[in-house]
Amino acid sequence: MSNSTERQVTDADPGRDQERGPEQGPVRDLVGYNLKRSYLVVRSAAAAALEPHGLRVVSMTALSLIVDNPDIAPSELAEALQMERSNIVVIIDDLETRQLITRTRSKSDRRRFALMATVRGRRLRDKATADVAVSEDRATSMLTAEEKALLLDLLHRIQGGTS
Amino acid sequence: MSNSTERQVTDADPGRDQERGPEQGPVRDLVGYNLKRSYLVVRSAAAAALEPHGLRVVSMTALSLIVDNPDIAPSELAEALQMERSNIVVIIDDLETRQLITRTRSKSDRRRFALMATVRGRRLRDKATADVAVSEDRATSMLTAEEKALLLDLLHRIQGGTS
DNA sequence: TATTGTTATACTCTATAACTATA
DNA sequence: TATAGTTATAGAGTATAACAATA
Repeated sequence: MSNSTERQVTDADPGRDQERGPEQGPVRDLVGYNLKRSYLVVRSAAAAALEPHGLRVVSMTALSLIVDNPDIAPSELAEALQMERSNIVVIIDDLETRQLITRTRSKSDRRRFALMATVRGRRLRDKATADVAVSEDRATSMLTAEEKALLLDLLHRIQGGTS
Repeated sequence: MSNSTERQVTDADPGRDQERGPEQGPVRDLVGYNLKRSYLVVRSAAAAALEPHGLRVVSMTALSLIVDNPDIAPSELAEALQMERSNIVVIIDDLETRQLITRTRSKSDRRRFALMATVRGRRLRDKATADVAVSEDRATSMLTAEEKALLLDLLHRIQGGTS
């Protein structure tokens, strides 16, 4: 801190402010670049909020979709979460082991499973999503409620495709 | 389409529209959930635009930062890209092997490397960022220019912290 | 002692292939 | 023949630990 030989720029390093980080240049105007960086900010806040519940972001999302879609099949869940069927298995296993969901064979098509949240699963989902919402409000506290609603609308439209 | 045995809901599956996907419930209002899904849409478009240039998203970003910050050090680059020093090495190796950047020892601190883009690197950066911008414009064609600028502003503010 | 670049390694996330049981 | 769930495995992406050179 109080060093007599203050750190100086003796090399070729003109105009780059060490406090505010390097120049970002054209990438600062790329949507993808900023979506990722914003996502990392919000995600770390959400992960911290979920950790006390023993949930990861993906398992919380899966649980929430199961709550809102009783008897959904694992393959449908995988498609909704945009991941492979094979990777959803371990997530479902974990949720079932913790008695947050039940996994029963479909009567009409015995290849499929029907997933359903237990009462405990529903309660955990409600608490977890509320906690994540609070953590997101903190992470986006520089936006007004109107701006946040507008952001969600813009993001929904990007996901919707060229409509 | 014109099937006499129309697909019906014979199991317990009330009200879920198979065309539009399952109900998303509360997670649809979570910023993080929508940031990630939007990012996946835009990222795949960007990756496709970069593939002909032999660049991945991360290496294009690294190259761009090196172009705009001559003599930046690998550790500074890692911090700017929010990744570990150890993981930046292979990216720099690749860019140097392809003669897009040079890596020379700093004279003032011989522990550090000074990274600088070559003419070829600068040209590739310019072409690659332009191509990515075009791919992003296609992926976000449902937004007006004003909405896209607003989106960038909102995302910048989220990254800026609680200011 | 601390820091930079580096290597090795582990851990997570995601993707592919193959199997089974059912259709 | 095709599909749902599953397992095993491979490939990315990311994180930690330790080391040599330098400060």
